[in-house]
Amino acid sequence: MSKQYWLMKSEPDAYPWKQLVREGTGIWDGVRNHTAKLNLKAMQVGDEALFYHSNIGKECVGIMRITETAFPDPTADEGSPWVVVRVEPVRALTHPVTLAAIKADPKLADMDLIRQSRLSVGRVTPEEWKHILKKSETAGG
DNA sequence: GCCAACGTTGGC
DNA sequence: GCCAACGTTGGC
Repeated sequence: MSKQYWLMKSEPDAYPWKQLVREGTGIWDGVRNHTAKLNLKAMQVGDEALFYHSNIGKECVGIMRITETAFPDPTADEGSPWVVVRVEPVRALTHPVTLAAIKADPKLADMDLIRQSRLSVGRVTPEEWKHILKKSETAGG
């Protein structure tokens, strides 16, 4: 399968981008939504994901790479369906891409992030991915 | 199986 | 702090 792209949300209070960079690797735990879980299970090693800061910041701040496919979430009860993937930071975006900038861009209006605002792990199409990365090269989107 | 009540997420 | 969206729970 060709490379897939994702967007994963974290509240910076709980788990900020800086922490992932500092630690060099991390597992994406705590997902308790079935749609998000299906997305985690669809991830392949080498897929890339945007790290999005929800609540505080409300912006995409960096790029991660999936390094290990889904396995049971160690923070969940045994026998539960919840899974995690392992990720590592690739690089920070040159400039963060804010939710406001994404909403204001017709090319990005159909993103999971916009259409289903509570979904913490969403798909990003290759077109959306390219477009967001391009926006991140210029301040203010 | 339906639906009201309730809890959580996350933007504003 | 409020509210919309959405998921879950429990009574019937």
